[in-house]
Amino acid sequence: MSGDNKELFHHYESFFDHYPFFSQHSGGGSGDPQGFEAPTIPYGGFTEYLQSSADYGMLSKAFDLSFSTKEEAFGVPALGKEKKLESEDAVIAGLSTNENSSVMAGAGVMSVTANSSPSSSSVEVAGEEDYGACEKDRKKEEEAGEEENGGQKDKNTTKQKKKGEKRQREPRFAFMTKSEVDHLEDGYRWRKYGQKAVKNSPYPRSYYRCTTQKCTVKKRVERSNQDPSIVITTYEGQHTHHCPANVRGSSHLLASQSSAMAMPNFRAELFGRQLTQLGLANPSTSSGYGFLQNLSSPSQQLQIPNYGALLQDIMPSFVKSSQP
DNA sequence: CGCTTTTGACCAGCGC
DNA sequence: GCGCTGGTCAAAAGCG
Repeated sequence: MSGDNKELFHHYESFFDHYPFFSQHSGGGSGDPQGFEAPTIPYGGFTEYLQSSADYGMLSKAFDLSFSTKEEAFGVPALGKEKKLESEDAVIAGLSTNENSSVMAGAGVMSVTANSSPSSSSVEVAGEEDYGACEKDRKKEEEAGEEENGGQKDKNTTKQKKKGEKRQREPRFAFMTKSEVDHLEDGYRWRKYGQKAVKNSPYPRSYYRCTTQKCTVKKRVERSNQDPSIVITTYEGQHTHHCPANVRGSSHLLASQSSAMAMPNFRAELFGRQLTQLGLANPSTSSGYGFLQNLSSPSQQLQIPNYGALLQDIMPSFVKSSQP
């Protein structure tokens, strides 16, 4: 996997080239052969910048992937018959050293199309033009059909709508997480709506949907065939609401994590270790953690001390700017 | 009782 | 056209 790590690293380099605020030490510290320094993320963390950037195409270039497949990007071999990484997909790989819980790490590659333009509700707009609209229309129709037919859903109608429109997906973001639990708590509430066996893998893939009304975000959770301790979570879509961390079932989460979160630079350490595992950072030097220290600075702290916050740090774009 | 999970069926897309 | 696979639906079961 070391070779793959290098791959990831190279893409990081590429990213730094395009985004100077992610400064990169030319020489690096002793013991920091790869020369990473704390990136100067303007605000809101890594992807907030990405989200706010006016040029996602540029980002796409920055992360112009040589990975031809998700497996390659992850550094894990075939997980079923996944084909090419779609252009709008983003892959963020991470590994947690936590024993039984879920931590995400930000390290990896991204490729986002202009569909994900940073203008408000950008992804939603993109979605409304294609797959998102298709699904929304279906839902509306179904709801209308329920009213009209007394709960009887007209399958044919919805299917006809689907025909002729090539189904397109919203941008997807994948995380690799080392965890014993499959479904990682990220602060949002999810309802499982399906599970499928994955080809060439003894581990099934689970499908979840955000339970919040009108939020169409979905996620897939599967275990790596090669390393069962690694959970691959793929998010699709953009949350249209705040992270409901205070909802039922979150209190225990907060409690269970409070000790860890109380640690200074908790996330920095985690991320640092994760990056280290990925060969992206060197824990023996401060610069190795530099990338993460920024994330754990007070101004970067999010209001919700859980993994949802982590997710939002990594991908704040999941939380729409315009809140109800 | 309301919500979530399970699970078999169904459909669309793709490759051969 | 056919078979395979990923993704989704929806009824039933489970749970608090």
